[in-house]
Amino acid sequence: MDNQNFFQQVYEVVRLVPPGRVTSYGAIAKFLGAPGASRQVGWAMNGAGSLKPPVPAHRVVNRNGELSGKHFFTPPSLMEDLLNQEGITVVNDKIQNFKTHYWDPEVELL
DNA sequence: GCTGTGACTCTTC
DNA sequence: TGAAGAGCCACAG
Repeated sequence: MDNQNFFQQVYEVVRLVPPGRVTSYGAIAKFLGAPGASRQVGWAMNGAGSLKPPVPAHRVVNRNGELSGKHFFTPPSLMEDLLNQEGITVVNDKIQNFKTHYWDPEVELL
């Protein structure tokens, strides 16, 4: 699975996230074999919007279900808007019932 | 080859 | 219980 770079793997996993579901940076990092590279996952999203296939970075949130990266969207409210369109309720930049919408790659993909 | 950076996570006070 | 600090890994310059 290390045929591609860590970033590319992150994009792959994020694209596999089904609509109406969200995952966390740590979950992706751990799934890729780097449980401590959670920050890298978020940083990888920096170029997510520049990729050929759009990466649903709005489906990636922190461990608390907060839209920590929403400020990086254009406009920042886009992340919250996209999640709402998928049926996810976001209040105060936080996902409601995050546990219910949580999508674990190790569980769903594995 | 080394240093800096980063949309996080965990442990401790 | 709540908040703060340090640690971690991987990419870019």
